[in-house]
Amino acid sequence: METNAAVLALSALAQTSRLAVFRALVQAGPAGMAAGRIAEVTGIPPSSLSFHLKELTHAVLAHARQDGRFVIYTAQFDTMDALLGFLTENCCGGNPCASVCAPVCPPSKEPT
Amino acid sequence: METNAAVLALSALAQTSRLAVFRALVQAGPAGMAAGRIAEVTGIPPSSLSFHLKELTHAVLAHARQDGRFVIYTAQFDTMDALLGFLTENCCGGNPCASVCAPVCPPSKEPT
DNA sequence: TCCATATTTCAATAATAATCGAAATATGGA
DNA sequence: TCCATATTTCGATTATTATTGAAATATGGA
Repeated sequence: METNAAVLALSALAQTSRLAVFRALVQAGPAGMAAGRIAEVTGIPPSSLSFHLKELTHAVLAHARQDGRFVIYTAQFDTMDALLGFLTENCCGGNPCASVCAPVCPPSKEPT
Repeated sequence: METNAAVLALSALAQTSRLAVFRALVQAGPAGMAAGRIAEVTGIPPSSLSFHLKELTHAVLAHARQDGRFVIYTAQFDTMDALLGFLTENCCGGNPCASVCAPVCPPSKEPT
């Protein structure tokens, strides 16, 4: 991931509402979540939510697919991966810093 | 790390100049870097740099110590660690996503 | 003390981002 | 076609952040 994309992704996540939205999407997994449901869960009014979803989509952290009358949003896990990789390089790259990896991702947990 | 701190840290990094500054600090390691040197390396004018350094410090991603006439800034690796942990939970937490951890941080490297 | 260097604060401005109601647009079903 | 529901766009407003030169402050050495 190059710097520009990283800044874009970081900006997208650096906002309370959007971080909440992204977390909801991550929890929802690949099945995703309809926009309306996200609004419901987060309490963000539709027009504001739409703005934030566009922002996340633009940063390729979310993806929208139409499903009937609904628009289903999903988290773009690979972008998140790439961002984590970028940040880790910027942190571990030839330096102290440690302990992030082992403890956090336990031995591959099966999604339900 | 709680959400507020995460948003703070993300905001601090979500800006081209600051990301550049933070990278420079990470490269400099625990020895850190004088403000003037950072200005030199990044090409950011002193007053702007000061603003950004304050921002990074406020997010506890950097730390300032006085050394004679210089102010030496260092990266706060532990905060970065915490941020990565937070993001990883928000990504790996019960979901697909993978591959971030194993390859990036090799088998625990002793800090010098 | 006085000077040179290092850094920060001030202040004014410009740029960007967030908020949200109301109106517009899409979609499927009656 | 017509209606109800889902979502987005518009537009006007407010809030926050970034940018920098110039002035202020701090520090060590002559």
